[in-house]
Parts: sequence; C-alpha cells; structure tokens
Amino acid sequence: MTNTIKIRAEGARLASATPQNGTESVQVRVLLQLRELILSGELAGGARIAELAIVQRLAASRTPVRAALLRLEQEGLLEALPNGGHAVKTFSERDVSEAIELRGTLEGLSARLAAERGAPPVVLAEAGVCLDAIDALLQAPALSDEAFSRYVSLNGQFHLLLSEMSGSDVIAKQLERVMSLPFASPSGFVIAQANSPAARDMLVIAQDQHRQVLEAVASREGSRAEALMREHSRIAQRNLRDVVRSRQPNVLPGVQLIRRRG
Amino acid sequence: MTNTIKIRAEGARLASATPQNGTESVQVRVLLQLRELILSGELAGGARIAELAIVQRLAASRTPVRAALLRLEQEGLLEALPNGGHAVKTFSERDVSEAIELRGTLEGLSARLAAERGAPPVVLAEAGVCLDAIDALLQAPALSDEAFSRYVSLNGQFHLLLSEMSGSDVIAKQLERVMSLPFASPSGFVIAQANSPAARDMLVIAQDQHRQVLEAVASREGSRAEALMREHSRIAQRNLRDVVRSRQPNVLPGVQLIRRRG
DNA sequence: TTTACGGTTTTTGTATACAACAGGTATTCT
DNA sequence: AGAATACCTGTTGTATACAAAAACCGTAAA
Repeated sequence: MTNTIKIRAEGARLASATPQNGTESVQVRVLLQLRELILSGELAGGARIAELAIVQRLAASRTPVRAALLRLEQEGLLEALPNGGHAVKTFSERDVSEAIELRGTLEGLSARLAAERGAPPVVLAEAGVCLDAIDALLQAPALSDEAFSRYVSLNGQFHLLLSEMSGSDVIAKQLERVMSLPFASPSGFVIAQANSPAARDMLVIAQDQHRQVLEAVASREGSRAEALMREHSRIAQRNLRDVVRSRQPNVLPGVQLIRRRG
Repeated sequence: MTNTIKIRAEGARLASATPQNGTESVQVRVLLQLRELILSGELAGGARIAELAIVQRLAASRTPVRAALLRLEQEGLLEALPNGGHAVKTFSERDVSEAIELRGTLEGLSARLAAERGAPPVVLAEAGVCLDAIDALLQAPALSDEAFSRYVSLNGQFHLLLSEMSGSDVIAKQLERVMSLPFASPSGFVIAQANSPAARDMLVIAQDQHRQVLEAVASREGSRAEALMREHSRIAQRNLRDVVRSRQPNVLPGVQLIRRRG
C-alpha cells in the first residue's frame, strides 16, 4: 500500500513569512530554475511534468509553479497535454532547422527595415564598436575558452543591436520569442563548435558577414542587408546540424531535446 | 466612506459544484470572454485591468482569471506592468504596419519553403478549390454582406492552407501568433472595406495574387512565391491604414486599440 | 501652496483546501 | 478465464484565505 502522505513544499511556510528582501519573487525563481532543469536535461524531453513534482523540488506552492509552466509553454519548451498537464517538448532536426531559418528571416526583415528607414547613428556606432572588439578577439591564431565566451557575448550583443536598429518593438519582440529556443539563438553554434580546429575560421567568416551587413544597413541597401542576414543565419544551421549529428552530449544547453527522427 | 464589502464572484460556488457537463472549462470561458471584452472596446486601450474587476464581471475565481491574463499577455493584447498587474495594450499605427509586414514576411517564408520542398498535392488541390469558390463569389458585380463574410472565411482558409503547405509546425505556430492580433489577420482589411465602392476591385486584385502565389508554389518557384506573398500582405497594409485614418469606430474588432500618435 | 508623513485601502503574490477527473488495479460476476 | 465494474489514487482545475507591497488620501508642518 502506498501511504497517503500529504505533499508539502518544505519551507513553503517559511518562504511565505519571509519578506521580499530585495532579491527575486518566487515566481521568477521558479521560472528560472524550471527552465534550467529542462535545458540541462534533468527533465528529459518528452517527460510528463507534474505540478506537485516541481512543487516538491523547488519548494514553492502550486501557484507560481503553474505560472512558470504556462510561461514555458508559451516559450515553446513545454507543450500542454490534451487532458491537462504538461510535457517537455522535443524537437526534430527539421524543427531546429526551421527555427533557425525563421530567425534568419526575421533578422533579415529587421536589417532591411533598419536600412530603409535609416538606423539611429548611436546604435550604428555601438555596433561598430562591437565588431571592432570581435576583430580584436580574432587576431589571435587560436582562441582560448575565455575568448570564445567573450565572442558569444559580443556576438549576442551585435545581433541585439541589429534588432534594435529597425526601431520596431513588434519585430524585436517576435525575434526574442524565436531566439528563446536555445539552439535557435545566434550564438548556439559558437558554443557547440568551440573545440573544433576550424572554429576560428568559422568565426572569421561570420564576422565578415557582420561587417557586410552593418555596411549595407549604414548605406541604406535594404535588400542586400536582408539577404546577407539570412545567409548569415545559415552558418548556424550548418554548424548546428553537425553538432546534432555527432551528438556530443552537453555542448549546448537543450540539445538533448532534439530527437533523432520524428 | 467606501464600505469594505468582500468582493466575491456571484455564483462562483455554484460553478464549483457544477460538474463539467460537456461544455467548456471556466478557464477557457474566461479567456474567450476577456478577449472579447478587449476587442470590443469595452475595456479601453491603456486601461489598467484589476483581477478582481474581472472576477466580478465574469463570475469566476482569481485563478482562471490570472491564467487568462497571462495568456492574453503572451498573445500581445495585454502588457504586464512593472509593479504587477496588467494593462490593455495600445498600438501605434507603425506597430500595426510592422505587424502586417511581419505577417507578410512569415507567409512569404512559408510559401517559399512550400515551393522548394513541394507542397502536398492534397493541400494544393484544396487551395485550388478554395480559390475557385472565391472566383465564383466575385462573379457578381457587387457583393452582399453575406458574400463578404463568405469571402472572409474563404480568404482565411486559403491563408491557412498556405501556411500548412510548408509542412512546418514551427512556422505555422509563429504565424498563428502574429495573426492573433486582429488587425494583422489576412482578412482584417476585408471587413474594414466592405462598404467601400472599390471593395470588389480590391478583392479581385487580391484574388489574382492568390492565384499567382498558388501557381508559383505548385511550379516550385520559391522566391517568386515569397515575393508575391509579401506583396500580397501590403494590400492589407494600404487598406488598413485608410481605415485607421478615417477612424470609423467599429468596423473591425480591436481598432480602438490603435492610437493616433505614439 | 507644497511637501513630507502616516495610516488606510486596494491589489497582487503566495499558499492551500477542496472538487472533479483520469487511469490503473483489484474484485466480482459470468 | 475473461470481462466488466467499482474503487482508489494521483493529478489538475477551481476557489479562497492570508500576506506583503504599493497606491491613495488626508493631515500637518514648512
């Protein structure tokens, strides 16, 4: 017989009594931790997620857990099951490919609009500085781990600036949504390829595209900017595919969610 | 003095006692009604929405109301306020324009992929039937109200079929998201222009584009399909702008959310 | 008149009780 | 033995109590 114990969040009452001492709300904490749990692979792809399990694990009440589940559902990491409840979503290789193509298309749109409307000089300048920093990084014949992680950060910043240049909140928001899937992010492939010998060459190529895009935007060449941005995203596509095929386990948060066939 | 009455959902207890007799869950009901309330303009753009107000109005408890607020937030109709709470979002004319451009871009991507990969013959055929039906509708020299609403339905169906042709769930889902804003929907402009004398001509033009797109997809002309689909969306843009300018009050659900300047 | 302060009130955040439902298991009837 | 059924359990849906924070308001002092 199973003994019917009443499941209760340890310390829940304590947490309730604790005032919000400047840190973060339970909701945010649960959201972050739950996302981490999924991306790290601790909650396997396809697994059903019970609210109470999370309640126990994260020591919060059902309310914030529910909120987090809903958010992650809309984020695309979870899917709602027909009869209630949620499951960790899995992605086919094609899904991944399409997500990247989608990002490229959206970034292309943003770049075109930026070029057509004229990007704010300040942002344009910031992007230039960003690219200069990447150039400096690529001076070295081989890149250290720290250099890679710095590249990731700079690369992410550049893509963000690019999405800012169009001045469109609507598009920026949509882009944000698409990039919330970790393997669709512009830096996904970089992390994954960090230890490959050809890694630096890849970055050199990507960086050249960065330069060209920025130039195109600055000189108001809309459709060139768009085409370049699309093509740029295809680097990620190529590399990410390699990674999925070779199936190194944890090179990138969330790769475990990609299933081989389906 | 305000008397401190304890606000309670009328009939809430009753609803709780009622079994789910085949209809719909409270959550779904609240979501639908709340969305309706916003789109109909009963909750004005920019207005802050208090949970308790909705609880009273829709006779449900805070839990499903909260869920609905979260959903509508992700849907883009509400925005989360910094210190908790939600407000009805408003859109600048530029936002609307960008949302439509976004739809065009996404539909263009979908059409291109459909053409490149080859659309399933069944879907292709269905789309053809759909267009034939629209042709039949346009035989009449002037269109009745029913004819218009039939057009709206057929038009929506065609666009849906088109998004199906690429076979991409990822893109289809994203498109669904973008089109959840009512003025970004492919039929938005149709409703709005129904009483204009040139309305039929507009539909004729749109229908020609439909034909061309379908042909392009069928004959695997990817970039033609994409370009056509983008251009097609610009009809909506043009017409919808007219409507916003002339500011007829209720031609389209949700127009009240568009503010003049901002 | 304006501003700072203190209490009041509204509103959201959080936890939890209770109900309905689904799925599995054991039991019983044929 | 096999099938149908009743029960049991785990899970989500719904409502609500309580806490904390923020907005509001009135008063008093500069």
